Amino acid sequence: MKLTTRGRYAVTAMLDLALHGKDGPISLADISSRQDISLSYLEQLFAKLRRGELVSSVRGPGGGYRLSRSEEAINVADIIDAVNESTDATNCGGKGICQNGEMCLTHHLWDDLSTQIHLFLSGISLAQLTRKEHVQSICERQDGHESAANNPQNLIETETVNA
Amino acid sequence: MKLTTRGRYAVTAMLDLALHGKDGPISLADISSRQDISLSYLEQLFAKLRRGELVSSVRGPGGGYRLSRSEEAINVADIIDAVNESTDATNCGGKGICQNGEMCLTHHLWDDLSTQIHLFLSGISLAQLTRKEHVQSICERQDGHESAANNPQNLIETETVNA
DNA sequence: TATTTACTTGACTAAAAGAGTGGGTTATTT
DNA sequence: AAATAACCCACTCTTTTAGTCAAGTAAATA
Ligand code: FES
Ligand code: FES
Repeated sequence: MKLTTRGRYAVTAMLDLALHGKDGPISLADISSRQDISLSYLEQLFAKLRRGELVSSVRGPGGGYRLSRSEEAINVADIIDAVNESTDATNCGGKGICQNGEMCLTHHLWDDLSTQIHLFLSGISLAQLTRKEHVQSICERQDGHESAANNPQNLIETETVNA
Repeated sequence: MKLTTRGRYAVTAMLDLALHGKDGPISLADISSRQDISLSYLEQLFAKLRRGELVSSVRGPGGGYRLSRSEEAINVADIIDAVNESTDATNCGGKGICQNGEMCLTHHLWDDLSTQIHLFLSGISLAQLTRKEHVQSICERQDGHESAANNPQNLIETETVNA
């Protein structure tokens, strides 16, 4: 499998949407400033998320994106699949053909691993994430900074790291 | 996390070693022909595996590699760690600093995922893999081909692909 | 209807990582 | 000494990522 910044950004952005989108659509510019993700990059990601029918868009002033289903009905695996095109850990794409068209020694292992990862990620919904207390506290911190994102006063995270 | 051909090759090669290394060291040339992995590439991988103390080497004619511990004492996570340097799924290397030195919204999620993957992979030993019946049957097939690896008669994999 | 706001699309690029190659050196056996 | 196999190093080629840019489209408001 490949889990890269793309998938991580996508989940982060979707979670931001779940947290802030209670009343009305959220613009990508807002997400960009809160989550420190390049606006143009977000546009790319949301194009895929929209194709995957995870979000819907509202154009015009005051527009933005909203979740196209309830928070409960969107899980992390959905999001990663939408932007990444697979959480597959095999080399052969699950077909069992990576050694001259025949199955390699370790195919089943990677296949099992893929299943595990998918089970884990598909068992976590956006709703569950929003309920976690550490998510809520980080969310509050980000709402505080908002456009004061460049403020250096909050860079004292040493105790958090050494926990 | 990153799971690439490198990690997959390493596990495959180690499994080959476990399957064939009962009496005496196995040369990389043997593994190369059985598993269709470039010899030079195997050398790179085994340099790392040796540094990770998973295999020990015997030089000279009749030499090769053997497992440096019992099959039971080597698990898949060990192997991947040795060649890959981490099964970490976070962006921040587990430090919680990927948003301007502060923790991003989804840090805990990736951290949990890393733990899951590591638990799964470290629960599977080489010994367990060698006992699986599909591994044994693939192993026999490969022993059959052996140096007849270039034989074109086995390239008829169309039906397998279109399954 | 003109303007604003914001989403849409696609091409493009720099940098990194991955996969694989090649040449030469050292140790060991026969 | 000759053959064998590990060891080491540096290098290339390709793919993927992450991110940018610019031109365009649609909707809402004044
Ligand atoms: S990973 Fe599926 S055949 Fe090798
Ligand atoms: S992944 Fe650890 S802080 Fe973002």
